[in-house]
Amino acid sequence: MPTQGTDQPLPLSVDRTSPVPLYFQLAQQLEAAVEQGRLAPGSLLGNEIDLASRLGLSRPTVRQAIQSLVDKGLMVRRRGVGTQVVHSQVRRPLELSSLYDDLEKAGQRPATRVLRNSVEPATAEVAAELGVAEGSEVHLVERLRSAHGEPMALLRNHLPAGLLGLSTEELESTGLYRMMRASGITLHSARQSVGARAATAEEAARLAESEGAPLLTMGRTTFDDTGRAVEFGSHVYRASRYSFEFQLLVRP
Amino acid sequence: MPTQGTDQPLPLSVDRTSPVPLYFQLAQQLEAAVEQGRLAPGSLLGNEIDLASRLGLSRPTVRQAIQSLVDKGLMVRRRGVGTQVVHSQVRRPLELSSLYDDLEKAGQRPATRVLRNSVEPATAEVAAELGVAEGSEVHLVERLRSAHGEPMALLRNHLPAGLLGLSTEELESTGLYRMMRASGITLHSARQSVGARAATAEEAARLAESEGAPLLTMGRTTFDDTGRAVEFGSHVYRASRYSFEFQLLVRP
DNA sequence: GAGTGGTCTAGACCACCCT
DNA sequence: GGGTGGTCTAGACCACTCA
Repeated sequence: MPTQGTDQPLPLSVDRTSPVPLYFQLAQQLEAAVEQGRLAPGSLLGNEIDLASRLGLSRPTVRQAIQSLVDKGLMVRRRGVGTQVVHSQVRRPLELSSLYDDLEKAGQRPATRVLRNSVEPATAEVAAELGVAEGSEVHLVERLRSAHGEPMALLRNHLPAGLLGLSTEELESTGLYRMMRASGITLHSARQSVGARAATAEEAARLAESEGAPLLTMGRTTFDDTGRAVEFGSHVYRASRYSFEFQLLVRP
Repeated sequence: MPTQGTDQPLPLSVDRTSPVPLYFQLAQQLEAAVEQGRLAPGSLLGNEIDLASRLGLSRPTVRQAIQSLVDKGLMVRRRGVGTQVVHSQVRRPLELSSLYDDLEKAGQRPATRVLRNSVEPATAEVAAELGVAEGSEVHLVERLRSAHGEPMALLRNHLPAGLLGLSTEELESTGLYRMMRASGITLHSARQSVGARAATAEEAARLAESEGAPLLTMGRTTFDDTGRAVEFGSHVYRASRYSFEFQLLVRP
């Protein structure tokens, strides 16, 4: 039988004067309790009706809080049983992350050298991916991303012309996604393809690998919340120095 | 201004005698309307209160239906504006899929040859991944997966002993995930790592590649809904014949 | 100011699980 | 049969957007 939390009823409370939604306050407190181990993995949360009356909330509000944690993979509901804290490691269910942010989070100091920053006519492939006319003008940005002075990846991005100001200075000091978000673009979804291939002589030279060395490839088309394609990237990473790590949840 | 759907108010209805939840019926109909183009990308859905009264439902029920579509990335809500159908391609936000299912869905006929199906003492790495004691018994399964007679991947899986019956016949006729689901295991989440490396001589021979050819590698630990690790896989794919494709949504 | 989604309430009945 | 989550109702007020 799973442990109950009844030993110490877990100090929960909500502040009705706060602008933060009540369900969100509760969800935050529960998540913090899980992270700090005050809600043990496998333990039952206690039924929703009691929880609601204890907090002076309605049951739908409590359900909304719990549901958000279930969606994160942090808890599991079982009809007739109760809501349990999931055992073990669940972190992020995969974000639309940028290499820049990944490196920075890992404590590595990302550096970027812009190899090319120009406007070109769209090739057939780029036009199809971005949903613009073939031959229309698109931005082309090529960057070499390094960490600790070691080259990590060659990044090649196409963007619709005029979507965004793309100064070389800014491109060298931050990531592309940050620039897009900062200029008011709401990222919504992306189609990604991850594969591998052997390095060409030119790629090998840029990345300090040998010709034929295995490279990790990633193609990505990113859409904003109106469904417009805002970026098409074709990137290659040194397989010896980089891999994609992610957590994913089974859709219920 | 976005198109309104008022030209043809979209035939929606719910069946209260059905065991299918009302919100789910509505969500299905809306999703079908989007897929069939009867709800144009970018069009507004019409406000929730009208929709509810038109269907004889309460607003929370209608909201629940719409919310499920927002979670799928099919629609976007804007306060003060309305709910819009997202433009363009959004399919699945990445499932915990198996190579077997992927190949079958793509119309390729997957075939499996079991190279090894044994019980072994857990190495330190396997023990750590599966959360069992080092040296305790674990299943080891090695398979060669082909499509159209061409080898595609070498699959190496470790499973806790006694979790599941693993007959070689069954392993050759279906996928591992199907076998797990069929025996009552509820998959919940997985940690994955995708990289690349050069093929060893042995791998090259098995996969009809040359030694040193680039291979796509995938490591995965899968957990059930109690948080128990149910599988640890170390797989290599021919980069010339396989890549990972997926769609992902930005968490709001 | 009118219209929209965001949040919240106080109930209700049902389906499922366990013993 | 007792307890749980799953679904549903008919309202309410607020925050935001846009004209």
